[in-house]
Amino acid sequence: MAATLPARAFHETVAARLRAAGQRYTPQRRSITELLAAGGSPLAMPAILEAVGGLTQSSAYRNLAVLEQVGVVRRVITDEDFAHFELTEELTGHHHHLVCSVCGRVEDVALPADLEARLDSSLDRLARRAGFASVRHRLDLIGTCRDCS
Amino acid sequence: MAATLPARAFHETVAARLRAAGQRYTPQRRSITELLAAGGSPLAMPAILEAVGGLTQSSAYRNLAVLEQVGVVRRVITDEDFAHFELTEELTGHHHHLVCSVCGRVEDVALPADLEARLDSSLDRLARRAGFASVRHRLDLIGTCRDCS
DNA sequence: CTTCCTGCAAAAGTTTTGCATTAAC
DNA sequence: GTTAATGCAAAACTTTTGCAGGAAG
Repeated sequence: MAATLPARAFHETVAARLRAAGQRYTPQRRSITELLAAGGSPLAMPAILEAVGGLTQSSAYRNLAVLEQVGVVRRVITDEDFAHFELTEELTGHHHHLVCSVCGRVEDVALPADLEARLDSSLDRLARRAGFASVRHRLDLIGTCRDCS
Repeated sequence: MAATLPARAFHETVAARLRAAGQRYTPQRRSITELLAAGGSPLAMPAILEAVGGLTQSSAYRNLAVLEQVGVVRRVITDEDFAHFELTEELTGHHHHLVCSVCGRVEDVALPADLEARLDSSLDRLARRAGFASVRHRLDLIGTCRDCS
């Protein structure tokens, strides 16, 4: 699930969001967003550090925090040692994750539109009944991938 | 979503699972499972330590690890500082979580049976097409709870 | 009497923060 | 020239582990 936007519009969007927060679109940040867009699945910190040459750990965390604040990056919750990061759904479109419980591999996957719509409205009704408002959902599939089974 | 089993059968089940692994159902472990059963939603470490008097942090983590290994407890993945723990679905039944993005409060919630069934079969088909086998799902609803909106 | 459990303290590991320097606007 | 970004090192934080003493079967 790479960026649904062409590269040019993608970078302009990111730059605009950063500018609006008084932040800059530095080369490091550009490398990070490009990497996340290219990967197509959440990346862990070691992979990010390895892929972006000359990137310090502290700078990586700081840049990802900034990108998260402006709605470009999302921290993905996993049960592994390192946090994973991906572009927000505003940039990539709504999707879910296929997680291999053996090797930890994560793949993006989209639901058929009709199922997604039905699920969404059902969940909205359910949540409202429980007193929760403006609900989004996070759906992960956990199984064993081709290589691990 | 407290235990669906009566207290007696519940404790016998837990004891049997521990025994089968050569482990004991000590008072501390009993307090922990009772607490998790009573709460009805995932609990974080500080809450567990506070609720179970005389429980050390290291013992808490160790006991929860043992209970996890024998399939009684599940570590819940969140984006908060401390890990959360709940009873496994084998003991409580399949359910999902309503998470308040403001205060972090977590509530258990079940989907209507027909939707759950439809979702499950759709996801199974989807996963198989992607080369994933024996898939379970994790569905969380994120919104703002009554008190925070 | 052997095996497991507990508490204390220290270690491990990821993530965050302080501070001086460098780069961007 | 003012404000933000970077790198290095040290700190903070949750979780894990070692070890000695105590409890359970």
